[in-house]
Amino acid sequence: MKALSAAELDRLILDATRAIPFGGLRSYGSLARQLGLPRGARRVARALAGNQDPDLPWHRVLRAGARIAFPPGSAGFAEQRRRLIAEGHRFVGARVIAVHSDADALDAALWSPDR
DNA sequence: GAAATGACGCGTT
DNA sequence: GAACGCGCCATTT
Repeated sequence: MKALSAAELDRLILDATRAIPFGGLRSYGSLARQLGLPRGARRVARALAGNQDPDLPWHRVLRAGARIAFPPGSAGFAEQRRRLIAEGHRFVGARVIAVHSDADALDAALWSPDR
């Protein structure tokens, strides 16, 4: 098994993020595990922080418990909340409530963020 | 090379 | 359920 360079890993993380469908939600930890990084949540966050793709749906990536990772009140927090609401989601404080009826998002609706 | 930092996660209190 | 603390990981100071 070839070891992945930091840049390659970043690319994989960004690709996995792009694969999240409209209305879908994933957590940093879940995303990390999918890529074989059991404790790589922070690594995923690092990759998103350095992304340059304006079309990257980074707002669909949440912290455990479906909470926004940015500090409440920060610009990032407001931006992410705005984008998620634009996709039909609802909020209770920093917590995101997935509200979708199509089968594609059923996954996200039932998805438990920390598992 | 040690200490601090951050878009994290989880058990405790 | 909120606040806190500690562990994890890579980067930066």
